[in-house]
Amino acid sequence: MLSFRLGMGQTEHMTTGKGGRARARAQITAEILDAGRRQLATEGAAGLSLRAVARDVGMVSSAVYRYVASRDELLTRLIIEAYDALGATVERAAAGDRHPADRFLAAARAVRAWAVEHPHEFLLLYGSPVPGYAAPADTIGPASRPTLALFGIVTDAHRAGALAPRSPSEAAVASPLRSDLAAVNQALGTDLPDDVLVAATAAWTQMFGLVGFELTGQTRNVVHHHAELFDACVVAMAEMIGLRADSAP
Amino acid sequence: MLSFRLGMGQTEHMTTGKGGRARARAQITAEILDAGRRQLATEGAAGLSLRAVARDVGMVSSAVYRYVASRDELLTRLIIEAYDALGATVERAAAGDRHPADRFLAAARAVRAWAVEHPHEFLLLYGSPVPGYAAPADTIGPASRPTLALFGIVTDAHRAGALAPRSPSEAAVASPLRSDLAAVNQALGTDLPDDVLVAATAAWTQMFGLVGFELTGQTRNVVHHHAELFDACVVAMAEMIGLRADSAP
DNA sequence: CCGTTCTGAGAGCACTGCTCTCGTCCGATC
DNA sequence: GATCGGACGAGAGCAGTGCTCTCAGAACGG
Repeated sequence: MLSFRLGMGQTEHMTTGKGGRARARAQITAEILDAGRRQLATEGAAGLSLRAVARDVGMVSSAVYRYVASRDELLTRLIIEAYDALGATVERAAAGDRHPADRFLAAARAVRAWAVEHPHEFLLLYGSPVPGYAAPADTIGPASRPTLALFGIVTDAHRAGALAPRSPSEAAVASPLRSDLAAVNQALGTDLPDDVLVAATAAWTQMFGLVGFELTGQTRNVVHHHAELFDACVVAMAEMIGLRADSAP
Repeated sequence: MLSFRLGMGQTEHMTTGKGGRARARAQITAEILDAGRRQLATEGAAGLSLRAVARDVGMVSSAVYRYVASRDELLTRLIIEAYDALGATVERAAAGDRHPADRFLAAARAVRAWAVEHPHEFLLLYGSPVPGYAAPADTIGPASRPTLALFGIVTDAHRAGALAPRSPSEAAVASPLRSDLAAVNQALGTDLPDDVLVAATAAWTQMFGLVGFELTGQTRNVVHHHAELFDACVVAMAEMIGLRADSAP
């Protein structure tokens, strides 16, 4: 059976005439990424096998290397896709001209919802890095989308004067940290007070930390109502930032 | 060279007489765990290779299976050791009869210090789970040590009446969550108010989330003074819990 | 002393990422 | 429209992995 099948090729992926090679290439690449995403969802990041992807799209393993330079590159592309997917979700949830506190809660819930729906992808983004893998520079752009969406809400609230004053004792910030916070302000194009930046960072890391704990089962057998706990924590953190649902617009 | 070496054995691991087989077995097991820990520290969790461990201790790979049932079991034993090491560190830092706010900051710093010193082990505990691996029940005991140490400080403060009242708007907690919080109280043997439990949970997850972000490089190129940022966040979270350095003992 | 148990070595299976060669086919160029 | 180069898929192969099985020798307990 495999003895004749002259040469190779069009076992399915036939170009079917026009469109040209480029179109076929794009299509097969998309198939490979799809298969990778599927396998990522079921097996997890470390279980992603290029050979299995090849089997999935009906090719021999070496042929996949025509489209993807290495397993790491495939991983990188999937990571970027995942960052973009999460980023888009959060941005959508954060949009609108509702009260910043509402937007913040909605964005946070979007993070958790996406994570629960795509646990392996979330852990690929925010869990342990894959062993020999170093994220290339292409990822840092998409990687900041979810974060920027969250901090953007705080920025909007600050500009609108809707941030309640924080407890005075949170004021002092160690001086070496101030340069970092200044850099964050510059990246955001704002001038948020130091204590707001610290509180927002705490809220950001709290959110992703709790979701990570939920996904990895750290709270197993103790917490059963994860959504409610998440909401309660996010609301508390939002208040710490100064986002109160009952404050001015 | 390898043609004669009659039979096997004492290529190094010779029992050297008495002590018996059990002693030799314990010693070799310890060597294997040591090698595993070393490899874990350098290669990371997913890169832990049983064959490399075997080479490290001067055995052939199949011989290691006399001492460790599988790679996963080796991983489990290393995980338990890591939880215990971190737990002991945090407990030590949390001990003493200083002000609860001081103890909390010290314990938090201990978490971060240990994590920075043992990044791969920390990520093994709190990062993505290894693909085909499911943590067995043996781990849940040691796994709760660091958490119990942190919550214990809050409990002590509450019993001593040293917890400042929280902002009144944090009060309402969704009813399904109350059962979870009640379970936590029972596990701790206390009756902390709901909002304190929520705040403590937020602080707990914030802490581990930020440390995880630092280790995985999420804050790379933005944050440079990780220790200072960590301190600032922890202090803010402690105040959210009601732990103020200037309150009653 | 002898038989049971324990132990390490070696071969082997199925799998992985990746490289190289080879024959074919497509498509742009002359 | 024929031709030549580049793209492509298949297959073999290398080095590595986890794990199993068999085998012979060593250690132990009776």
